[in-house]
Amino acid sequence: MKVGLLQPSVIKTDCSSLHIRLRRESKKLTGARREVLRVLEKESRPLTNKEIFQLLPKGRCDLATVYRSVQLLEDLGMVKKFHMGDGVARYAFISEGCDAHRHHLVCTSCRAIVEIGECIVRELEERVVARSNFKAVTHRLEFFGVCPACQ
Amino acid sequence: MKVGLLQPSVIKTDCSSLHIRLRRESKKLTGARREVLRVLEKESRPLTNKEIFQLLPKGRCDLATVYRSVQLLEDLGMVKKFHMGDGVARYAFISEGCDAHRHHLVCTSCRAIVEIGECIVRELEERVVARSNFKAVTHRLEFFGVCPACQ
DNA sequence: ACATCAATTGCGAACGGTTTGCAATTAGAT
DNA sequence: ATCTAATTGCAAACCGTTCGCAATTGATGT
Repeated sequence: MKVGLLQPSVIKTDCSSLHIRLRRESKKLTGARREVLRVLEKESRPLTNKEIFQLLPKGRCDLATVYRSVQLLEDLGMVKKFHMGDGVARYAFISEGCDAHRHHLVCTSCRAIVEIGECIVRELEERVVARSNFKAVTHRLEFFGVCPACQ
Repeated sequence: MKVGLLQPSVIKTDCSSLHIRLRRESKKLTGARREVLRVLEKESRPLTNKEIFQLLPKGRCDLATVYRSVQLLEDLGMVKKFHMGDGVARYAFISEGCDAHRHHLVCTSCRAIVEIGECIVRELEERVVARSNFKAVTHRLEFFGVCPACQ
């Protein structure tokens, strides 16, 4: 009593990589996962689940499935999650071999996002580790401002 | 048909300052606002609305009122809001004249929070401003790890 | 190709944090 | 003490996210 809403994609994205990683954990390469990855790959800025949902071809696969797919892609390390302070999670594709550790400059007005190349926080991070006795320390750094177009 | 749940506080916190700022916008100094501020003043770590709610004397004033009070205190610049990546807003008191700009180290296991003294990101921030043409640039930096107790 | 079975999806309901509408209440000015 | 606008309590609405379950589908072995 269910209708398949997703057609197999003709465009071959990074599916080989995705497929391999999925198989490694005995998970399946489904239409939903392929399409979600494609959408994220195409957009440079981090997207919310709802945005991904709306950008999916043919309107939709279920929103819940988008949540699940994105979560999985994050676990696989192919997508990175961002919290930009408005309480909504956003996800961005991580290109192959590219360092996942990135920081962004977000326009508080239009939500435009600029990527910031370098990360100089590692040095501070080491100091933090040394002083705190915490393990597995990471950090999250985002910049906010008003972009030229919005000023 | 309503019961006053908050008694006037005997302890005088920063109420004078609060009172002045409130009057400036023709707002009232109420028991709820005083008590919420007191709770935040007493705790060093950022608290969620629910935590504030539970720490209030005599059990409670309405949770919705905590939300509204905290929001107001933030607008007045007496309290700062934090997003630590778990989708729950936290608030911390900003002591008079003290720099509101703080970073934290959060235990991903028990959510314990340690404040980090210095901020070396300003230098990077300046570089970001210079290169991006953004205005009013700020940043948010939080560290995550596993605290000694949780290891 | 086809059967088989575990993994996945759709759907709707549940959930947790946050906001809101409204009548009752209260702080602060007169 | 009176009056009025601001505030509160309460319950319902909201919104992003998660979950349970029956129906469906991808991968594997034949």
